[in-house]
Amino acid sequence: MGDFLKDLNAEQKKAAQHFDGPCMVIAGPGSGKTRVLTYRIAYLISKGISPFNILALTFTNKAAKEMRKRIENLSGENNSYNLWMGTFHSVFARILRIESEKLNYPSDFTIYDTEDSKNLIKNIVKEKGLDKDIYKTSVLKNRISSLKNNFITPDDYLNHIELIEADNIAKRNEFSNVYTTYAQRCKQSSAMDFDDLLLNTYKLLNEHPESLHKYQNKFTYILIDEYQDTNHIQYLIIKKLAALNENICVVGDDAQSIYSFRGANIQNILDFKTDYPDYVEYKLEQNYRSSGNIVDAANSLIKNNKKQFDKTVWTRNNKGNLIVVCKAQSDNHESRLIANTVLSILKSKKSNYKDFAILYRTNAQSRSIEDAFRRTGIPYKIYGGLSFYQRREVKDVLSYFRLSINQSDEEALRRVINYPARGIGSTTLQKISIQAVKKEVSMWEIISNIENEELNIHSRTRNKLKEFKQMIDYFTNQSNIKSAYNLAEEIVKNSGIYHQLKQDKTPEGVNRFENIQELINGIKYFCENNTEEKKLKDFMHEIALMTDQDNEKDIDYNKVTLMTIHASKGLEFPYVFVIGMEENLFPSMMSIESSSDLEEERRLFYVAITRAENRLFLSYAVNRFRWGQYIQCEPSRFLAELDKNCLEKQEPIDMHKKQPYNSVYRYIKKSHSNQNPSTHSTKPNNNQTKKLESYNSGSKVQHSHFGKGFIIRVEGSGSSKKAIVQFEKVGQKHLLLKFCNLKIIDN
DNA sequence: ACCTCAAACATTTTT
DNA sequence: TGTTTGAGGT
Repeated sequence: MGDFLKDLNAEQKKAAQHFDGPCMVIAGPGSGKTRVLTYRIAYLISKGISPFNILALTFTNKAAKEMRKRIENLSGENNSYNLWMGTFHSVFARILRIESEKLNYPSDFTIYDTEDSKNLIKNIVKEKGLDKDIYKTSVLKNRISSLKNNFITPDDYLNHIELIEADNIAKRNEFSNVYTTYAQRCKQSSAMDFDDLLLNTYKLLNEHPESLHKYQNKFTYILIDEYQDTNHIQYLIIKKLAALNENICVVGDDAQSIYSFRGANIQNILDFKTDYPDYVEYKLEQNYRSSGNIVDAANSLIKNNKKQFDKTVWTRNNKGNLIVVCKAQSDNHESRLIANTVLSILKSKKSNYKDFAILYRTNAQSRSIEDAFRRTGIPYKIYGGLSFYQRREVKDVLSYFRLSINQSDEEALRRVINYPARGIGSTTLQKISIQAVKKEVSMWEIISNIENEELNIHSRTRNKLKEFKQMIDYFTNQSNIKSAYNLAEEIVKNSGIYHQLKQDKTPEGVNRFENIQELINGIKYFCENNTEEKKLKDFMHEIALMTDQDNEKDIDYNKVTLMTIHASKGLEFPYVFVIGMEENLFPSMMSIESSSDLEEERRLFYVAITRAENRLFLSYAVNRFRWGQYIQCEPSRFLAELDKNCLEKQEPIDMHKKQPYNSVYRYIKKSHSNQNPSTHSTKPNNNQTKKLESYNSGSKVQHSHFGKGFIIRVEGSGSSKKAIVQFEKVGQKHLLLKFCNLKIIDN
């Protein structure tokens, strides 16, 4: 017991063995921060602390999942399941579902995503007859979000003169009205947006002492990863929860704070020191991840920031290769160079696609890389952008699910009431909406009582509304009886979506149809992989806060990773390319006026650099295609800030020099879009089918949940291929190979 | 109520 | 450039 700590260095060990009382771990990039957190939890468990009493808040659900697995291995016990571990949002959503009635919500409240919130704001602005150019949806959304993250409710807003003045100057005199209405409408829809999950948790702890005591006594040990990226409301929640035992451990790095636009506040680190004056501080400064040149370059960059804590990151690793800075003629040229570099490294060194990451400032930059990779046959996966659950057709189906579970969900209602078209148009919807506002009830209530409403709606339309209500009511009834899979299938068929999509033979339509099938298969997998029967609401709870990163598929294992720098936080790769190193792009145009914004961009670049283990490539283009035309670009100021001794300037070798690259690009792009109009990383490809072929009956396999077993037989083909597996501990299971993490141990 | 086409708009980062 | 929105026709 406890000797697993031998894997740690002296500093790490000290931090991991911290037992009681508050502590702060300041940890540079690659210093084994997550490792310390993991070992500390395992250590606590080994000292007899029950996993039930440990709360660990991580930045992504994926990080939580991996940590849980490692803790299980370390402590050798199978009780890590009882740890409360996940993102702030997912952990608090779980608490809120348990305590929902205290806050007057049903436990099956909907979680509105950004799109839902924006649609709601758009509707409110329209209803109130406000100028949509002044009351811009995205601006309002951000403003409301930042208010909530600072625990300023619509009522509190009226007490902040400076806020009101700021809105008056921006000619948004009605902002308070919009904010109030937004909050009311969310409540009326039994919905919480992302920020409400935090806000309402704080309200719960603040206004309900019995709940506060319950969770204070439950979570006797609290650990928080990436503390530098917590915001004010998260700080308030943590402070409340930790007040009784003060066994709070935060881990972070001020130099990697990159989420201030989301309300993250370095002040939280400073406040920690005053809130818990007897805290113990640990510093992890040795970098185990990156080569010497990379560490040196990162240090030389971050030196340019005025505001930062005293810390020296160093490494014993070899100097390694110099960092390559590469100039390209255009964004497409840049992408081709990167594709060629990836291929040449693969040829000369022992490496895999998964060892490469392409990092960029904005999501839009992925497109030209994608084109170059598709052309050269480099397999890749994209994180961020539109997640699977946000794709239009998927969200349409999910909206039926949502409405069936929570009939008040107005955004879901608006989405599906006339999809597929059933003769309930915008005029009717408008009338219902106005009536709902007038009577201060939900739109669903108006529809439920449509025959008694004095509305100028044609009787034929009234009947359509009645039919629609009957259908949803039926689904709602079934949702308590049927399993998630059975009901999901029934909803897709009965609602007419199945029929509608099947008729569409265009490539896009076929793709949409496949996505719905993938969704249904996912639900099936969800049902089959749980011991107790799962209802549709369980599935919806599970996916509400999931990102693409959280349910990475086995198929995507060996691919080059494309992601924004923000999304790359906490990850590492042997080969890293940071692209678009240009003024106005990185640093972003929006940030160059304010020094604090600029410092955040610099920290962002610091994060990007320190993702690299062996080699780092930085590139910029002289011309970039933006807003429909080529724009001349200057190299980023950050390049000049890097220590020259770490850099190697490389003149580009263009493999297509003899051809004008524009025309080559256009030609390729056209021919490609004809063949393959829309590729999503989850779409099956040859690579995957090959992989699925390798599952045979008799193979010994390992599953992440069920442990070891062997394949009894294999059924189906292509992407619906499944294996019937006899597991040692949990018996027989039917697993869809496309989805499950089934590793072959022995063939 | 629904479909079609042209004008307008867009690019910061995310749970 | 690609997507979304709204006006106008059916």
